[in-house]
Parts: sequence; structure tokens; C-alpha cells
Amino acid sequence: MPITPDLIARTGLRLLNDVGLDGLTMRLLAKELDVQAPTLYWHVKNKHELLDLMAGLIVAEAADGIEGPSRNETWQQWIAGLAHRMRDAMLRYRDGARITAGSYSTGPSIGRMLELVLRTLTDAGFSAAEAARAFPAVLHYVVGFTIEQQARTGENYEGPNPYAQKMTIDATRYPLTASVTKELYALDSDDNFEYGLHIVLAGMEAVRQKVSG
Amino acid sequence: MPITPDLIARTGLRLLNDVGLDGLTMRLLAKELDVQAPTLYWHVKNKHELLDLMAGLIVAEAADGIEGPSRNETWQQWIAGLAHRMRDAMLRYRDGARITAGSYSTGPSIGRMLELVLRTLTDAGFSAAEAARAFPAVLHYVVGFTIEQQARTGENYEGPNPYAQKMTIDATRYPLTASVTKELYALDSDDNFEYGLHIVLAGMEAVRQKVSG
DNA sequence: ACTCATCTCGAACATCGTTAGATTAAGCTC
DNA sequence: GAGCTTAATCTAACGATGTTCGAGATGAGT
Repeated sequence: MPITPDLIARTGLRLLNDVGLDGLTMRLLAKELDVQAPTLYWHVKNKHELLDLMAGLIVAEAADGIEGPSRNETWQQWIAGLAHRMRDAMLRYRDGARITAGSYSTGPSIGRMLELVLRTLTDAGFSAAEAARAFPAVLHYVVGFTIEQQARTGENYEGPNPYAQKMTIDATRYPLTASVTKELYALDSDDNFEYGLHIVLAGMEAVRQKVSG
Repeated sequence: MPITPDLIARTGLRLLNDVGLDGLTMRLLAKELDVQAPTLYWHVKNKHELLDLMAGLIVAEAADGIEGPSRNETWQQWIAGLAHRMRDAMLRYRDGARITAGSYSTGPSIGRMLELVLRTLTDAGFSAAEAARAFPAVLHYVVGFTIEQQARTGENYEGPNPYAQKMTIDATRYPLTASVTKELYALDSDDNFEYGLHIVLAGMEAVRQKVSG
């Protein structure tokens, strides 16, 4: 099987769950491809560029084969589904969110997805400019949430993950904080993701109503 | 001046704007403190721990000296102000958002801030559990947005930043995308941050009204 | 047969995070 | 003051990493 940038990036993603982002070295990646490390530099300029390729694959995995909303599906449901696709794609790989965040992703399926988003939102009554500025907010929330989730549940600390320490809160000085430790420390739960996503979608609905009754 | 973990982290933050996260090495940091690199390991366990300390400083910078809402200030205005403090603190340092994201931050000013947030939101009609799950959504949005902004405007690519490439969009296949390139490619603008923040706050207002009329 | 572009390799370079062990400085005990 | 202990720093080095250089393969086209 010939070595291509795509194959290299794909192999990188596959290794990620075993070794994590910090453990993903060019030499390890080369060995997995039965090749010496310098060979990779014929196909890929940098490690940075490789990480961008990997990020592109993650986003593409979320965007691939996406279809517009079905007949009895609200735009909120459809955008929520897209947000879940994004999150699931990032969660599929260790450190997936950190890799995706702020990386340069491009490609046909992503362009198609963006156009589909804009069409869905304009069909729902948003102006194009509104949709173009509102949709990134959803993505930013999803990425921000997932980065923190993976940081909490990940194995990137050599010792015990400090997040796991049961923080004891001085209930007299911080009574409210103490009363909601359960909610605060279940940050890596699907429920909390859903809750925040619901907030963002409700906010979009609010700004939409302001312009189109 | 004696070397302390705090001083090390503070020096790291100061160097960040010159060298960026990838250029921040233990040796450089040591040289800046007129010390040899291994000395740092007497005060700090890891580089990872050092980065956590730096992240803690950034968050503390945002949280420090914060006060509750003033008399004629809505909770939205107050939370928006807090979001801006967070963003400004991260923007103050190159790669500040990447460092902050998913790091383990603790400390007195942060605890105080959290309690203040919960109090402000419960005073505004949120239940404590609601507030504890809604507020992180704001933070996740802020962090997600700022990571991408710094990735776009940063100098972490050796060649030209690929974000700077003017993407030409096939206006026949992607008419909507083409019509809003301006909005999409001004992502690093304060206006767009404001817009997304407004959406999140409007969403919080929507979920609040659902429970307390 | 010769050329040329494509692809891979071995060897090496500079640099990184980190460790081990020696060394100094400062306080405390008797 | 002599001796001991602790805190803090040093020199030296280890293993590993991203990356470059230049030399070989390989195969297609003339």
C-alpha cells in the first residue's frame, strides 16, 4: 500500500488512542507504516502539518455524508445532531479535541457541511450573515466542552489526574459551591453537554426571533 | 529574589509573548531566571505541572478582585464582563487559550469567583444546579472561541499562516458560503465574539424563564 | 542505455525534558 | 565552635524527539 499524506494522518489517528498526543512521535508513526522516519517528510512538511491533516480527518469524519434536516426535524434538532457528530468524532480519538481546536481544516466534505448549515439556518429564518456568525458559536462551545472533558478523563498526567482529587470545599465560605459539587464535577457527562448545547440553541432561537418575528 | 513555583510560572507567562508555547523551554526559562535548568525541577515536578501553574495564573488574573454586580447591572452584563475578563486574560499571552484549556486550575481567587457566579445567578432566579451547569457553557464558549482566534492570528506556523490564504469559494456550488466569507473570515473580531456571547447569554435567559417565569 | 523524477534510507544534528550525583549555603543541636 | 541536617543549586549526562542531508533505489519515458 503506497504511503500518502492521507494514510499517514489516518495511521496517526489510529495510534492516538494507544499513545496519546504526546506519545505520537514521527518514529513511532513510521514504524507503524513499516518505514523509516525521514520517509514521512517526503509526504508531509512538518509534524504540525500532519496534525492539521489529522484534525481535518476528524472534522471530515463528522461532516461526511451529512444530509439536510428531514421533514419533521426542527433546525435545532438538526444543528444538535451536527454538534453531536462533531463531539463524537473528537471523542473517538484520545486528545481529539485538542488536535481539532484551532487547526486548519479544509476539504470538500467540510465545505459541503458549511453550505448545508447556512442553508438550513437561512431556511429557518436567519439571515445569512447571522447564520455565519451564530454557527461558529456552537462549534466553539462543542470544542471547548470536549477539550475539558478529555483533559479530565484523559491519561495525560503521569501521576493521578488532579481532577480526580475530591476537592473539599469549605461549605461555610462557599456554601453555594459546596451545594453543587455534584453538578460541577460531573462535567464530563453527556447530560451537561446536552444542557449547554440546549442553551446555545435557545440563544440562537432568541436572536432569530428578534429579526424575523 | 528567591525562586518559587509562582515566580517560575510568572516568568513563563512573560516569555510566552516572545517565544510562544512551543518555544518555551525549560532551559530558556532557567536562563531568564539566571539559573540552570535542573534547578527548576526542585520547585516544579514537571513541565506539565508548570503549564498548569501558568494556566492557574491566567485564570486567577481574570478572577482576581472581582466583585458582584453593581446596583444597576443585569446578570447578563455581569456575566458578560466576566467572560471578557477571561478572554482578555487569555489574549494577554500568546497561546494563552491553549494553555488554559483543560488545565487544572485552582486557587483562592478562583473559588471566590465561582461562588460569586453562583450567587449572582441564583439571585437572578436560576436554581443552584442550573447555574452550576449553565455557567461552564459560557466558559467553554469563551475558551473555544479564543483558542481559534489565537490559532488564526498567532505565529505558530513557520510559513505563512494557512488561515491567511484567501480561500476562494466556488460560488455556484456554495452560494451561501460565498456570500458570507466576510463574516466567516473575520472570526478573530471582537464583534463576532460579542455576538456568540450574546447568544449564550440569551440562551441562559431562555432556560431561566422556563423555570421561574 | 541514459535520464529524470519519485521515493526511501542511513546517519547525523541540534535540542528537548529529565535524572543522578556532587557541591554549596544556611541553620540547628550539642 | 564542631558536627549534622536540610534546602537549593550545580555539572554532567541520558534518552528521545523533530528534522535535514545526501546517498541510493526504483521505475517510466526517450
